[in-house]
Parts: sequence; C-alpha cells; structure tokens
Amino acid sequence: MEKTLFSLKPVPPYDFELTAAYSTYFRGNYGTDQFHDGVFRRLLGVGDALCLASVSSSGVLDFPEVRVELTHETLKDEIFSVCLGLVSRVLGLDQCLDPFYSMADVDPALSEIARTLRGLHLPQTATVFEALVLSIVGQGISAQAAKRLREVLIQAYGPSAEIAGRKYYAFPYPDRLAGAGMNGLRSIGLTKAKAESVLSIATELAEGRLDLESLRGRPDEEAIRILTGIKGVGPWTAQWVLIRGLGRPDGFPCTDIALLRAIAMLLGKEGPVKPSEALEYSLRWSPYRSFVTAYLFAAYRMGMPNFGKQDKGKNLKGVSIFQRCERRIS
DNA sequence: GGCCAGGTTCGCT
DNA sequence: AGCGAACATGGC
Repeated sequence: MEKTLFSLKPVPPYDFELTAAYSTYFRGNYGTDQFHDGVFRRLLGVGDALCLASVSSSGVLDFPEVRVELTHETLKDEIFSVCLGLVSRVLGLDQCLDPFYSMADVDPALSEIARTLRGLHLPQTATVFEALVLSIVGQGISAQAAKRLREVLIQAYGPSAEIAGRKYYAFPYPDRLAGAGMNGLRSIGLTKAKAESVLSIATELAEGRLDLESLRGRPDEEAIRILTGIKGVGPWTAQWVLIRGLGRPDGFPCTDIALLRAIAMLLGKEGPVKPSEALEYSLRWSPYRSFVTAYLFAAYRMGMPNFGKQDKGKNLKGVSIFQRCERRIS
C-alpha cells in the first residue's frame, strides 16, 4: 500500500465538518462513507482498482482547503486525477452556494437555517447508478430501514479492502448486482419489485445497453423523463437522483413524507402539507430547491429548535453539531 | 402485534 | 383522475 497526498481548495464558504457529517446522515457511518475524528473516508472504485480516500480539513469556512490522502496499490498517475474528481464530487467541493444564499437571505422562512448551516455543500454519489440504486432501495420505508438495507447491499456486493486493520466497502459495480440475481437481491431484504428494478438496471448497465452517466449532459426534464421511464422509478426517485447523483441545483421530491413534514414545520402549519401545495410553494425557491431540500433535512436531523428530532441532535461523539453552528447566528 | 416509515406499480372505479 | 393493495424492513 502506498499513500499519496494532495490538497484541494473547495469553493467558499465550505464547512468540511458539516458537509462530511451530512454525507453520513449525521451518523458517523453510512453505507460507503465514514466520518470519525474529523476524517472523512470512502473507498473508491476506479477502473479495476480500489483507492481509499481519507479527507480532512486544513482550512477554514471562508478560506477552505482539504487534505486528501489516497491509499492505494501503486496507481498510475492519471488515476489520481480521477480519484480527486470523485472526492470533489462526493464532498461537493466545487459547488457555489452564493446564488442560493442570495435567495435564502431574503426569504423569512429560510434565512435562519441558511445562515446557521452556512458552508454546507451537497454531497453527491460517485456515480448516477449509485444514487439510483440507493434511492430505489429506500423507497417507502423508514430512514432507519433504508440505512440498514443499503448497508447490507453494499457489504454483500460491494468490493472491499482492508486497510490499517479496518475494512472498507466501495459501492457495488453493476455487474456484481446483476450477478446477484433475484435470489441474491431478495435475500438481503428487497421487495420483489425493488429487486426486479435494481436487477434490470444493473444488467442493462453491465451489458452496455443503458448509460446513466450520459444523463449528466441532459436537462433536468429530459433526465426525469428517462429516469421515470425505468420500471420502479417514480417521481420521488428521479428527483433524488437529480439531487444526489446529478448534482442539479433544483431537484424537489415533493412527495417525500419527511420533506413534507419539514415544510410543514418551516411554515408553521399544523396539519399535513400536500405534495401539490409544497410544489407550488417551492416555486419561489427555484432554481435552488436542491439546496433547500438538503438544508431542511440537515436542520431536521441536527435537531434545530422547532424543527423536530431534538433527541437526535446529539451526534459526533455526543456534541451537537448544531451547537457548533449555532454560534454563527448573530 | 399493529402501524407508520425519506414510494411505485397495478388493477379497479 | 383517483383510490387501495401489496410489498419487506425497523422502531415505537
């Protein structure tokens, strides 16, 4: 194993800790991602090689810099740039938040959350395939159940490497999931419908009959049309792929129950908010609705005041990350 | 044990 | 167009 060091400069403002914590859903471990003691780790599949990225902050909010350590078995030079590109994508280093903040600053409902979470970028998956599969797996079940199912899938079929006495998993390649077959996918707890959907996508991808990465070059509406044309992929899933996989700024999964709850709280509504109402209201946030969605989820998970989940606010070794961010409100 | 969770499809009216 | 059922799992 070799180690190679790099330094990258994210677009400011960039809160490394907050963004890395968000990528693990404020739980320290989530699927392929780990964030402990200020170090974010993720095993990356590059071609037929594996590379562990260990990332930590070496800057501050408005002058951000991250230190990237790549652990690998003698990689070719050109592979490094691929790895760094993936790190940048996964941690959202290149996103510019300024236009979103300009919009949020003058929105009474949003301004406090945006200020509190200033520097939170939107973590993305390494591939569109990954976002799609993770979303399908998480359909219609609780966040806890989704986390568990995703982890089982990754650990059962993802390539792994043991480094410094610790085991890491990369996200499964399409051919591995295709090879798992219905039996394999059912056995980890997917419904028949989800297993069929994942299997068909993985198979078509592995056989080169489907190219999800090419969605990056298409406009939102077209990407949605193509995605929802896939069996098992509805509007909710397509919007999350837009946000998590394609890094688009204006995704909005208006049928998401947790998002609807968050919006109800944001607007101080007692009863449930209907998807159509949420969608109509959200138009004022366009074209930055992906950021709104993520910031609402983050606020919810961090247990911001009047935002539910107070008990879950303590994470990262019992210290509420909210308490750290709270100091920003003047 | 029942019901709701970060939905989608299919088969009915 | 709109409604209900089935689907697997986790937590309360």
